[in-house]
Amino acid sequence: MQLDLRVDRSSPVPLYFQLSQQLEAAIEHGALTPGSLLGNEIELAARLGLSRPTVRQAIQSLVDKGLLVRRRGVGTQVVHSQVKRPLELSSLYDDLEAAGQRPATSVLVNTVVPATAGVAAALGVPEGDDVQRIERLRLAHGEPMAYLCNHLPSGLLDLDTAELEATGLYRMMRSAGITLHSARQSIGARAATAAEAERLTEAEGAPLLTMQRTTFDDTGRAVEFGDHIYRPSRYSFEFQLLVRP
Amino acid sequence: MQLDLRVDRSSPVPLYFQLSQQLEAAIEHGALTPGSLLGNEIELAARLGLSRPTVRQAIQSLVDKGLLVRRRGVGTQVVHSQVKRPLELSSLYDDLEAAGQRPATSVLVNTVVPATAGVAAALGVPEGDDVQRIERLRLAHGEPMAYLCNHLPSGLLDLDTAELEATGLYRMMRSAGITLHSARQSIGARAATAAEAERLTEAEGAPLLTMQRTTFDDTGRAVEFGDHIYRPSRYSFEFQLLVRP
DNA sequence: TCAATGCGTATGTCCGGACAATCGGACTAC
DNA sequence: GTAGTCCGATTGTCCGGACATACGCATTGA
Repeated sequence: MQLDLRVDRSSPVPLYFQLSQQLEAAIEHGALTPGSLLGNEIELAARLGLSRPTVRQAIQSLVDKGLLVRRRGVGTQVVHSQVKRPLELSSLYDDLEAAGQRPATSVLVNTVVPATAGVAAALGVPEGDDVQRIERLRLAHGEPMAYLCNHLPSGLLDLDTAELEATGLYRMMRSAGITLHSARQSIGARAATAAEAERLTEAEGAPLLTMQRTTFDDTGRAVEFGDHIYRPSRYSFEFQLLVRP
Repeated sequence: MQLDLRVDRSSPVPLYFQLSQQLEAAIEHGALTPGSLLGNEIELAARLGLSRPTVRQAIQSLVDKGLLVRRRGVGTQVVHSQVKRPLELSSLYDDLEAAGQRPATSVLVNTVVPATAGVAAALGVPEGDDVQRIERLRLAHGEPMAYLCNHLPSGLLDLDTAELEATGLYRMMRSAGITLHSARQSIGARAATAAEAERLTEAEGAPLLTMQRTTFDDTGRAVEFGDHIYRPSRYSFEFQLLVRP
């Protein structure tokens, strides 16, 4: 059966985007089965009344997402694998919500402090400058799951404690008009100190998963530096990697 | 000063690729300073004797890498940040070699075994089928750094022990004509068992960093399943994330 | 039988042009 | 003085076509 693809030329949504979304949806719910050929671009373009570059742009975006594979002389195939989503710059809050965990946050500290050497270096501000410091405890099912310590340049964002508990930090930054661009991340492990153990209801010396992250906006400014620890029995980092061809 | 950009039309290397490489090199060694405008596409195309789509394709590839930011009505800017490389599907061996660590590998086990339930599920083969099992110890500076246990579908690759010690598994797969496409990865932490502790010269109960990974080729076949443990004092996962715009 | 050749097909690269959407600043009107 | 408007600049989208290149398969030849 032929796939029912249509584009709406009166819509402000770009044509290539309309097409790529429809193709992605078709792959998602199985109308396009893994391994099947997509049919050649020329014919597809003719069928939709689009030009070939537009169709190629749509297909290319799905190739970049890892959903399709092109082979010269052969055609474009749906990749069959458990590929769900590539690694994205997401927040713990979003991750949990996507997993249907209904996360709860309790803000322990929300204040302005002078930047220590480490924080200053990460954020690219002079040592001793005012920075916003927040400490949060993330709970899932009433159990502590992670302890999050973040620093932000002062004045970047109005960090209302109540809002911080109701939503995530990243969501607040985005809705404040900050366009996140990239992040440098480091994941490790170490033994819990006595203080950390108590906060997370673990034993002293228990293994902890650690993550440090510096996030940049599209002007290259550091907008956030986070130092997080997770209970490995409750959380692990799951993600998908794509090979850069 | 104007940037010295040139393309060689007699070269088999695509023009857009030549251009993007030159731009990337210019950014790398500072000829294009962060925050500077790149000059508009039309003029750049005219200067190089290229069409605008070609120039756009070159620029787009650098935007995808996170090196440039385009702003409608403004121009294309070099992003100024510590962005070096986005997350790639790389092997521990490559990582270490890039860091100048001269890694050493000792192959502990290289044999064929029937697949356990877990391995079978990860590789998508029937339980009990023959699979290749390799266990390796990775050393840096003479110290054990990681214990790597991998399973591969039987017959996929000729795994010579000597070659395995001289190079990495991924490199062997690539040179065998397998085109890696994506991988699903999970990073966690836990306490060392007595056996693990001994292999890595740690104490029993010491925190360990763990990673499981299933790698797929471009046909969607699982080609490798790895279960690795790292000494957190010697290794952590460092990477860069880009926001999907 | 098996290897080399040729051919059809599909994607890869490239061109030149057109118009739309958005940003930032200058100008104008109140 | 301030807010709104216009305008130039620049990227975003889209078109239609042309030729190159690689893969798979059938045909041909030794």
